[in-house]
Amino acid sequence: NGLRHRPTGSMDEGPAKKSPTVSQDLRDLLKTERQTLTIYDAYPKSIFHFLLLPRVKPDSGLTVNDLESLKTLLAGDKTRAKKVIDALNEDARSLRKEIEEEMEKRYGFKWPIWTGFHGAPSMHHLHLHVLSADLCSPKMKNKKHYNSFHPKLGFFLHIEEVLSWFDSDPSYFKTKAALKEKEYEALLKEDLNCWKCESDMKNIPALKTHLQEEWDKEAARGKAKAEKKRKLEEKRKDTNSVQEKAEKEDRVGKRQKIADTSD
DNA sequence: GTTCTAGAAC
DNA sequence: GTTCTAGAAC
Repeated sequence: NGLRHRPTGSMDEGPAKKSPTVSQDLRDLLKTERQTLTIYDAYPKSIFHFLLLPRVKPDSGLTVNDLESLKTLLAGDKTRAKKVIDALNEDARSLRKEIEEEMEKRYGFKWPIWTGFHGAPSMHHLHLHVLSADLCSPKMKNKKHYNSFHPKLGFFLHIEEVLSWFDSDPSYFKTKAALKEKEYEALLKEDLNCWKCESDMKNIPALKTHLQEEWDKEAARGKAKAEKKRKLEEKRKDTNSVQEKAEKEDRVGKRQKIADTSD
């Protein structure tokens, strides 16, 4: 489907290793190896946009069919489903950490990151989106693209919300787990409104201009905050060195006093 | 997902 | 007349 591999590790690693034929060694390896695969979204809808996919583990009891989507996963064994989502959640946590480092490096500040599933996904095989909270990207081209990531519309299901279904009463879980495609698809047709300030947008070009302005404001705030922190740090260092100097002089003074009185 | 395009909206 | 959307075809 045109997605580029992003093997686990640094952000600039090369292609994944070729799998050898299935041997006992590989089976053993797969038991201990991490449960998920992280890739770049081929059509990023934010400045940072990754996908996390659960690996099909021979010993997990889950088949490629169970892992087709959130819907198919939740239709099966609840305990196994929870394990898969927990594993994705855990790896999303470390991925967010990496993204934050990259935000600091490239932009000098960091901003929120969303983690969630689509209510009615188009790509086969369960995938968790991890994307920066900006929705600024040249690949963001139409209403469907935008609404599918709007954090308050309901199509984008934050992972914490999905996890909360497991702790709710079984009838509620069942209702949510049904993930009715028709209902989710209807959300994609909703009117455009800014996810940040909630103002209505007349069309996609207007929305994109507005999102860019929101992002520019966020960047200005972020950089100002980082600058303030840097200055405070500098001041603290200065105070420390002045204090150290004073203490040093004080010690010299005391020594002098001792020397004077010892005569 | 993209490109093409008819016709709606302005 | 131009801009924009949305559905079909790929």
